Amino acid sequence: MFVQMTQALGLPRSLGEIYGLLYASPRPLVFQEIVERLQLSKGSVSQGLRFLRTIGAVQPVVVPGDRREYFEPVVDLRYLVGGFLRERLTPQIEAWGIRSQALRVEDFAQSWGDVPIEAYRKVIVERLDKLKTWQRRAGAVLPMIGKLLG
Amino acid sequence: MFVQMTQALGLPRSLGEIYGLLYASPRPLVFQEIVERLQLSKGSVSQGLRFLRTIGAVQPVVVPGDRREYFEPVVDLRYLVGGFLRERLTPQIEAWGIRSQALRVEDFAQSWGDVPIEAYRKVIVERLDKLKTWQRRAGAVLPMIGKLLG
DNA sequence: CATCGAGTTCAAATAAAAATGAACCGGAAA
DNA sequence: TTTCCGGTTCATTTTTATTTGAACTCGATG
Repeated sequence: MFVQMTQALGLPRSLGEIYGLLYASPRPLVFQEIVERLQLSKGSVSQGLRFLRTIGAVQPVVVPGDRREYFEPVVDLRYLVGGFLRERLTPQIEAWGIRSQALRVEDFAQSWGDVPIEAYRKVIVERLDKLKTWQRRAGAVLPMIGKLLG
Repeated sequence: MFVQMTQALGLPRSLGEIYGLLYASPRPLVFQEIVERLQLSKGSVSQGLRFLRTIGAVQPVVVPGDRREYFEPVVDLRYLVGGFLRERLTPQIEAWGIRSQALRVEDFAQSWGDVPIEAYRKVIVERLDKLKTWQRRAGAVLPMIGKLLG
């Protein structure tokens, strides 16, 4: 199930495998155990855990007297989704904002055959505005999604 | 910008190119013009347009006396996002619901070393419940996102 | 201070996804 | 009825993304 979800979100399947394993485990797992149970390379698990940590899907757990790192899943949906949006979508939206502000009508001077330049200019102005509106709304709505799930 | 967005959503770049071209065009475009301007194969454009139509990102326009199909972008963000969620995420969420209902505690009998079976059973029951909760909430929230953008 | 264990990095190999293009379909025009 | 046009399908090729694994870092341990 978690693998399918990562696929739907355009993420590598190993992320789904790792998260799923932790989700089904009654106790935190160490790096090495994840490698063995999933038959993945150390590299994949290392990178996978790093990503899962940055989006807040997985938490390190310290076990006193053991220098290995333990991991457990974060099972708070709000937090999880929030992390994903924050890491993957919000940066995009922001980059969008910057780029759309920078676009000028003059940049769109290419030929569209029979369409007179003034008519084209009008369409472009409208669409650029729309783009900025989108960016604003998306920026406002994304943070709300997490709260709706809470 | 549209290409970047499709990448962030895990969709092929050609979708972004096609949508972006239509977005920058002051008039509807025919299939052939899309192929030429983007230097894509007919196959790619055909499939790309099909997908864009199913999520409602693009609309066919009929021009009387011309048997070719014309396309224009749907610039209503609400509709666009709604289509994407409906086509890509909602089916996943539903499949999830079905699978999580079918899961039984007994399916999780494998060994976790020192963890006593009763303790494990307890964790699994909790987590399966959580999964069902997630599924319900996601089902409730997804349709609202479109409205928030409206 | 050499060695070991735990984990990271990154170039190379592999697997997966997307694009291509040739064969095809169906309707309109010749 | 045959040809042509506009478009679709799908096996193959190409591109891109992911995984691997060997070399490495870093701190603890003998």
